[in-house]
Amino acid sequence: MAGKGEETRTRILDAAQAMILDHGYAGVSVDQLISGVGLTKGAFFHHFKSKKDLARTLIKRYANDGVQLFEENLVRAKKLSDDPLQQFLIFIGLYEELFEGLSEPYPGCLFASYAMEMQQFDEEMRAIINIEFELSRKELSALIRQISHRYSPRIKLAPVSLADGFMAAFEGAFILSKSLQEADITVQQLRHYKNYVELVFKP
Amino acid sequence: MAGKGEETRTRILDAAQAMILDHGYAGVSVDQLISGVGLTKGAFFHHFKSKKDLARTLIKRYANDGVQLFEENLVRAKKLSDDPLQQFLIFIGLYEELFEGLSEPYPGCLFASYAMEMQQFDEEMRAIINIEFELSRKELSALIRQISHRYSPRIKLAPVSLADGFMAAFEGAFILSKSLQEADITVQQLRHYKNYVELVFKP
DNA sequence: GAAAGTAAATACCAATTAGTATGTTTTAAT
DNA sequence: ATTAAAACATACTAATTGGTATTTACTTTC
Repeated sequence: MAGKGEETRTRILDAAQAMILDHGYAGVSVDQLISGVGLTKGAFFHHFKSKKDLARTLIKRYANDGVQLFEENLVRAKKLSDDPLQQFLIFIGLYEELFEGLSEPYPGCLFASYAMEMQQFDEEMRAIINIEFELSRKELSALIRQISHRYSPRIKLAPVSLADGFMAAFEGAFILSKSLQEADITVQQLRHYKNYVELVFKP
Repeated sequence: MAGKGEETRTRILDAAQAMILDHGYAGVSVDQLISGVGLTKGAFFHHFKSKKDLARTLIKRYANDGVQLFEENLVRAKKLSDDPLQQFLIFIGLYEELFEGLSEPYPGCLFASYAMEMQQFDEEMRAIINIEFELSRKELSALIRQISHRYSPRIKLAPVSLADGFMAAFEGAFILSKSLQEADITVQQLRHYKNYVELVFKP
């Protein structure tokens, strides 16, 4: 089977993602997109009923991948140690690994791209984007509560806001990385986040 | 004097900034903009020779304001203490103050908006955006070196990357704030950054 | 108050926009 | 081999895009 159509659909999505990360959603026209993929209007509107439909499909795929990676890394981290603090540190480390060898292109995040044009989208869309943010918040704050229970934190802090710091580190680093054109900013900021967690809790 | 024309020019810039923060640069058409300000095409193109000219003027103004605030806060912080660590902590605290009472609208950053559509702009534009990032990097890493000299840091770190963390904290928090629609994320992440600096250096 | 600029409005333009209607080809199942 | 549907192409449209040319009003200066 393999679905010949399914493959072109994926090609469109891949191209769209790359182009949107560079120009933003409104900055990419359907014509530009299809000429980038080497297709025609007929093909595009056969696969997606509108440009917004493409946007929705794209962010769903992106969110799914993100959530899956998150859960995989969390499971791996929890298997690699019994100690919740170590689990957290390993978890962050796994993400560091992913960005370690990276040079160009400077990483970007579709969530951020969409967020910068949020008014163009509806509530359903924002809900999709928030899935990973909320998952991260939920899972990591739970882990942080476990850590706080075993080790007494050096400072008073809200687990939720410390959990948010994880995603914030990514998003912030991505923007600096894109603007300054330095690929290693992301790893560095992740490392700082890991240091912070360690300093807060390590006895 | 006051320059009647200068006032409308400012009104255009203000409206453009607000709209771009919500829809992105490519997401705001000149027509939408002028109808938002209550003007006509003639007026707009009298003040700006093109849409890109508006974008350039706008980001210059934004960067200037940002740089000025940065330098003011740094001078204030340095006057309020002799100790470089305290100076840094106060400096961060001054920014916290600014975002403390803030509710809606969720804060945004024009740098981030532009960065998400970077390919639409030229080198000159990226250079303007980078002015504040580079200033922050330069000034804060110098301060961090002073701190490292007086207090021995608990962990080994590159001053530049710790300095970058300041701007990254803002940008990251802004994105989460916009997407999750929670206004206080920015202050919280700034506080974490301050905690981190303190934990790294406090004896 | 005439001259000269500045500020703004009106009316237009060619190009591009997302989207449609109608084809043609390719694939898969019978 | 026939047929039906899926995949893609061609040709179009109405609306919107950024931008221009021209005209009108308002200030300022002399």
